[in-house]
Amino acid sequence: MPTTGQSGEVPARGKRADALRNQQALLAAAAEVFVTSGVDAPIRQIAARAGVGTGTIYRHFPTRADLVVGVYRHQVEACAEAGPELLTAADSPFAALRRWADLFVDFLVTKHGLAGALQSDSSGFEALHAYFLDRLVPVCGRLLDAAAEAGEIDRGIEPYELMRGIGNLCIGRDDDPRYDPRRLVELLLRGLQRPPSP
Amino acid sequence: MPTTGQSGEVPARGKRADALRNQQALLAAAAEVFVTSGVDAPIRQIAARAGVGTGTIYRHFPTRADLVVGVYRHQVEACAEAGPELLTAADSPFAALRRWADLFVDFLVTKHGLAGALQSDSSGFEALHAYFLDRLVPVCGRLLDAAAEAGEIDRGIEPYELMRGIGNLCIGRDDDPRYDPRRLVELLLRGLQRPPSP
DNA sequence: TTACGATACGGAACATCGTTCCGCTTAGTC
DNA sequence: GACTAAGCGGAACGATGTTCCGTATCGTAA
Repeated sequence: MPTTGQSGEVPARGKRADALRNQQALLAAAAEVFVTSGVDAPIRQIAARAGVGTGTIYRHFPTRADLVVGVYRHQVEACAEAGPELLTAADSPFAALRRWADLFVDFLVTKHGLAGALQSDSSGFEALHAYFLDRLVPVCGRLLDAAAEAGEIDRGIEPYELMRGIGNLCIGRDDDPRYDPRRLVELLLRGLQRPPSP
Repeated sequence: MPTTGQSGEVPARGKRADALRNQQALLAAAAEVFVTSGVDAPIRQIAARAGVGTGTIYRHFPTRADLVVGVYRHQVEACAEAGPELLTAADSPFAALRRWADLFVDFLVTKHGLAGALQSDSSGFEALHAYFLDRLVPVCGRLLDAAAEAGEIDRGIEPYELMRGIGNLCIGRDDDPRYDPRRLVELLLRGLQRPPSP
């Protein structure tokens, strides 16, 4: 149930065979290019790698966000589904929240520029922001609720704010040993914890 | 003692009068344009507002960072100097750290796109990153040291990492009531606190 | 005051990138 | 095999960063 109803990777009955082929080729090409050049890679570069013209890329993915969502949808879904699973598997709701945050951070830091694009106000990226939040905020909310009910945290933050905070902490070059988003997210979550014995 | 020796706003003996006039005009124009269009504003727009050609802006400020540093140097200096002052004025080192972080956040959130530019890896912004960190990391380090010595925090983070974390949390449109960087920075710092009675 | 050399200026020109548009190609069908 | 509409490619346009050089201006010395 993406915000933008179009494109994605659903076969979409009624399309021509070459159209489907190109759509898949574009997703594959984009995935490859994103690894080396980041999600801001020039449109032409992706089109060239897929062996199509620039017009074709716009027909299948009208905005950059559509393409990025198409490439990472599986992983976002997996992350969303991991929330409830962790809640039952982990030692405590708060432990589940921490492990879920780790999962999300691991996802973001391995995608050059994705975290930055999520907050970017440049044209074409708002839908990306929206998709990630629509999908993940409810999951985060359930984890927070559970941890609050268990008395592990104070309910001093909304899921939306926490998600954006975690996302923001993941921005930046990922090869700087002096900056590890994981440590900061851990700190953020620790700040959420209720002091054990008031 | 700027990282880049050139430009800035030091009179720079030996320059021609019109050169100095243009340099000041550019700083003033940039300050105005940054308010409305952010630090990513088109070069031409700044040049036009200053009444100069595009070549002139590059002569005085070879990179975007030089211009941004020139515009905000006063405020960065003020922030850096506020660190030691707060340390003597506040109730405790940790309280000083919190107030100092507030100061820094207030500075960042009122400058459209500045926080984002600080982490950007686009060409021309690395020097900006460097200037802010060179100037503020030592100040932050002294505050952290004092708080650690007073037993208020665990020394689980390096000043560099904390500065970048705070900066990152300030990224994003500043008119979204659902996202307040101050709340998240507060959380981050709380996560640093040593549990009062071990 | 004027003439001269160095300094600085302006904006045209080039490259890159996002985006649109339209003539041509091709898949699917009868 | 021919027809139609869906789809394709890439030229073309506008915005932007950046460079370059002919020209204007400043400071100075006669």
